[in-house]
Amino acid sequence: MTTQLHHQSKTRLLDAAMHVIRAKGYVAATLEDICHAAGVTKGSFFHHFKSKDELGVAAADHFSQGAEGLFAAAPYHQAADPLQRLLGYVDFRISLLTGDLPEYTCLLGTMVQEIYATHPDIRTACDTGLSSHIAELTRDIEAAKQLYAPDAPFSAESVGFFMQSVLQGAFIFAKAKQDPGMARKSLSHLRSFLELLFARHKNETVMG
Amino acid sequence: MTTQLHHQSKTRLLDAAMHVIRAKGYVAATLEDICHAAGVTKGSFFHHFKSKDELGVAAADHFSQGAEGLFAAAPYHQAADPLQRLLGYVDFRISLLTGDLPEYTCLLGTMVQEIYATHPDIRTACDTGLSSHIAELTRDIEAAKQLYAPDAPFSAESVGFFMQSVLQGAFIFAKAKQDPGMARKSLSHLRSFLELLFARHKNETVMG
DNA sequence: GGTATGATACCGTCTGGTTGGTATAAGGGA
DNA sequence: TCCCTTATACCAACCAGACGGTATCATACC
Repeated sequence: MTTQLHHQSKTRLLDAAMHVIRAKGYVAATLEDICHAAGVTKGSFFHHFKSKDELGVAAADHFSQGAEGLFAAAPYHQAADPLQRLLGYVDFRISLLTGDLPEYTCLLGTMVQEIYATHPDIRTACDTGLSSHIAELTRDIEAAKQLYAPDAPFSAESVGFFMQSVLQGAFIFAKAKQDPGMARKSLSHLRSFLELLFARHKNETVMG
Repeated sequence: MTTQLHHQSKTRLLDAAMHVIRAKGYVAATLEDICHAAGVTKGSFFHHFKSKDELGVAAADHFSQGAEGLFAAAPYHQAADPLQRLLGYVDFRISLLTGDLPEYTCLLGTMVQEIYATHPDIRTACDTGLSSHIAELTRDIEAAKQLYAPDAPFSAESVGFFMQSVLQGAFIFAKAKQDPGMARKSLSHLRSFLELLFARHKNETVMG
């Protein structure tokens, strides 16, 4: 109980950091902003974190864990066919594009773009989170490849990175246009790409 | 002569801003950083620009114009077939992924992701620049569609946004990994996507 | 009473922006 | 040709405010 109450304010700070940083960027996000959003004072903040940078790293980890849980519980995992799971993943991500931008945007992509050269530790944390998500995704891609295009020249991992690139880029245009409409269409093209990619090689193996 | 020499420092400031902002982000990029990189004093800066935000808008426009010139002069325009021009565009963009990150990265994507909610005027400038580049690209996509997939359900514009999403996302991973290797592979997948997209519908129209 | 947690008040530094001034060149009148 | 005025370009020094971070004190639970 106490422990929960104690840890509660640390969690609140992490959640607030996630939201504020996604809205204003890492540098512009003031500790006061974050503390205010968390309903906590700065003294409490420095009890839990040594510095703003440490918060940045912790927020990246926190976001990664949250994402891991979210996707692990998502319904698309049910599908038996790995390609269907992949397409289900894309559909699921399309379905997430609702609400305000800071709610569905990726903290890791946002932060790493801003601080990649100035905050090496945060950059590493973002890279780790992104890579582990891609690694998870790559398992299904690899399975789909074994099934439908075992001899295709591409690597499953590179498809995983491609998928995440589309996602990250889609977020950028959602921000630029302040509307997720185009992002949805981009993800829809991504879905087509996956269908084409595996269908092509499926036919190739069948035909030749 | 005099005019050129005078205006030179404004151009130097814009070039410096482009580079420094791409390296450190807009907020972290200090006026002193930019002035130092331009070899100009802060007093001179405020002679040419009313505020840092005005510089941000001007830098976005400056970058857009530079990009327009770069792509207008690129060799891929020579191709007669619009699909070949598109593939040439992708190849050209792959070939640009050399040198340090702040040299080949997109200023507009970098800035808009950071300031989309806090600096409306810069956001608009970024949106304008990105959209006009996509509009240019969309002409070739539309031509290729007319030629190879006139009845396909997708819009040429949405393919343009998809292409730019892949690019912007690829930059993010180049930054996260501090290596453009994966970005190249992503663009290579994008190239395959375009081939598949138009080949599919080409076959469809031929066959049925 | 001791330990984990939170609140208050404050400090040094840095940043965008201001001020007041100098140098150079162009025009204009005699 | 010379001087005077004006506009443009540039510069050094400074300022007020905000920021990350610290020191210190209060509270609550065991």
